[in-house]
Amino acid sequence: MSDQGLRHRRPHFIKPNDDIPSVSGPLLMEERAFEPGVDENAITSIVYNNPFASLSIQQQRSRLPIFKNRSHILYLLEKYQTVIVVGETGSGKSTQVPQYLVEAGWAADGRMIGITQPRRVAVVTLANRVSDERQCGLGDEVGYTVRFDDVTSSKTKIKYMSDGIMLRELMSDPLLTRYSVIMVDEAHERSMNTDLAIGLLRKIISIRSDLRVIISSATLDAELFRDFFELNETNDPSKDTATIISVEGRAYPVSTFYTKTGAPNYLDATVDLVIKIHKNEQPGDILAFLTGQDEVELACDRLREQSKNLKDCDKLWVVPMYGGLSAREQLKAFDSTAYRTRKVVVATNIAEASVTIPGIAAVIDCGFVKMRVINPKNGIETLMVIPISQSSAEQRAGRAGRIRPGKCYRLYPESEFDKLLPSTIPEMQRSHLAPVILQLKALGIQNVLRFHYLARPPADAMKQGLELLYALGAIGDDGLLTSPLGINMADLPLPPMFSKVLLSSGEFECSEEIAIIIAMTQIQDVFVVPGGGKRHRAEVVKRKFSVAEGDHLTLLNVFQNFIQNGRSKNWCNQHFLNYRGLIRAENIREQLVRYLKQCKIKMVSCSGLIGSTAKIRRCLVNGFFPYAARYDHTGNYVTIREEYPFKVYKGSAIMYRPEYPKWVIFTDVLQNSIRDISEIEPEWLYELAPQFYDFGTEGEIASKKRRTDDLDSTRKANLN
DNA sequence: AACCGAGAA
Repeated sequence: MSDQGLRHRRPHFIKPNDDIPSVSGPLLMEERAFEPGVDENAITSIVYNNPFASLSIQQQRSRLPIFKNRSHILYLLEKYQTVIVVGETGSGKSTQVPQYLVEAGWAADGRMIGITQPRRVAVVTLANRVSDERQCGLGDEVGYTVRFDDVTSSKTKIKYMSDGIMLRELMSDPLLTRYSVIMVDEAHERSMNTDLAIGLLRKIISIRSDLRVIISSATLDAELFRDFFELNETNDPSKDTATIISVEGRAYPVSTFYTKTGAPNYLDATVDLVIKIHKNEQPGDILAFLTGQDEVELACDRLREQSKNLKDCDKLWVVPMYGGLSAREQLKAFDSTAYRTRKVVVATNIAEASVTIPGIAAVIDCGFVKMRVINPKNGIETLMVIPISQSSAEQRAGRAGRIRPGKCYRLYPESEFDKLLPSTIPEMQRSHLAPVILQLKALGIQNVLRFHYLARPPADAMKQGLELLYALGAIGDDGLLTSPLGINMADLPLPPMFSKVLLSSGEFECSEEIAIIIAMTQIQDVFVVPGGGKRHRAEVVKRKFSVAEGDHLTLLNVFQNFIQNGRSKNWCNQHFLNYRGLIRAENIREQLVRYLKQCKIKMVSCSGLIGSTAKIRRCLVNGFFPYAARYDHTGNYVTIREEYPFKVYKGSAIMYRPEYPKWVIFTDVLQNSIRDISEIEPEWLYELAPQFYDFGTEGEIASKKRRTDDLDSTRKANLN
């Protein structure tokens, strides 16, 4: 496989830009042979395209490619503590390996086989599938646990869970004593939770020699995982504790085409290419990747428009696919295609790994993705459009080769592909670290700098994370979690600044309101922006919900109206509100209230009290003081600490004000815009966060700064 | 005027 360390050139891409005229005429494509991309999402392939549906369960099981490796895997697990299973599309490892383990007696002593997944749907689908195969009720021998949903019992031997749940379980059972084997599935995706789980498992196996770990990974990362888990420090290979096994998959070859020159506008290029394929190519559905909802909808509109004018060819059926769609709308992409009709699914990255659309013959890859990245200058995470990695491009291409040989069209030249990063930067290296540090400390790992990370985060990010936690009062001068604040913060399923707000809401006499506001900020897009002629009406309705003090009180207002109107779906539709999101918000609110009661924080409402909105906004400042900004003569908001300029998100409630507030805090950022903004008084900042903001003469500030510097060095000594 | 990808506790 390619050497990861050697190729780290920055990609040079042209971003879509409406000013640049689009290419006219046919796109020129070059073909190159292509190895099918590795696809770990075997679950959905089994569920949606099961070629053996008519066979008995046992016959089906024995026909899966992995069945050939059954005894080998069991043998390796006797000999090695860690086994890396490299499995291609449809190998069946996620469903079969746990069953092999049970059959071989690994669950005989009352311990469980735990399988972690990065996604809830996968957890539920897999558990259902395997309980069917074992002909037991869900929750008996086979069960699962995800947030808000625990379907296990004392009889459970095979337990599927989200990796986030495993991290939670580690808090009460740090050595995972209830498990004999842990299988970490989809490890190559390198999500934050998976990486963290792997780092912790590495620590556990060095203590618990009876625990076995199975990592399921793609080819590219297999050696990385093996070396990470290898405990043998001698040169004697017979003492190795980690090994790799490859399992054959069921992927078909995909031929890849590149453009001769870069497409100036990938959206136009996508639309042109779909039409061109539709006119000239054999029947077969198309999957096109774009970066966001707006792009997807725009491309769909144009395709529908253009397909009207087509003559002498099949119909074109255009289906959008992105996370913001309701379950029912998403399911449309799974409908089979009518006679003489070609389906084209225009999707965001949701179709790269999370959702597998069956029967795709051709993939169009724009080469970009929208991703959260951290700005090292100000430590603020932002969503940005950036070039994909080579492994991501291969994953996209592989979506065309699931049931027969397929084609992948990349809207960039091969020379650009060569410049892409070999694999996507692990989330651990592009995110805020405060949550990670908090979690590690709660698990008793005090020296977070020395922790054995699968991907070591940048030192600056680590420093920023520690500083934030210190400023929030979650860790003390000794570097330990404070009690009860730090310990409670680690317990909450929220980012640290939100946890701080929630846990202090009792003191500010507004815990009822804050629990709602925080739950509402955890769901995206409460306001639905409808297409076409309804846009203006939606805007008018939204305006009615808006509160002058800002978005947080607006969110509170929306939620309270939703409850007062009987949680009605109809009412939501009439008011252009996201019903699904509001239901989820209520769920989250209930969970947060349970946590608050556990932490012995009083549930009080400030409703009707004098200065009630000030109480709420002060409470928000108590956690979000690092995200304070003032209105600048340039028309931007400038963060107080780093003096970093931001625009106001067009959907913010403060847009409706005749004049922008001078001082605000914000709780979310996208691109270069702040959103979820509330007006504050500047005095609150140095009143509530004196460690962060100074107020006084130059001399007073200087002497205060000296004191904090001293504190800094003692703190650093304690942390290192 | 149009700036929220995908996940998870």
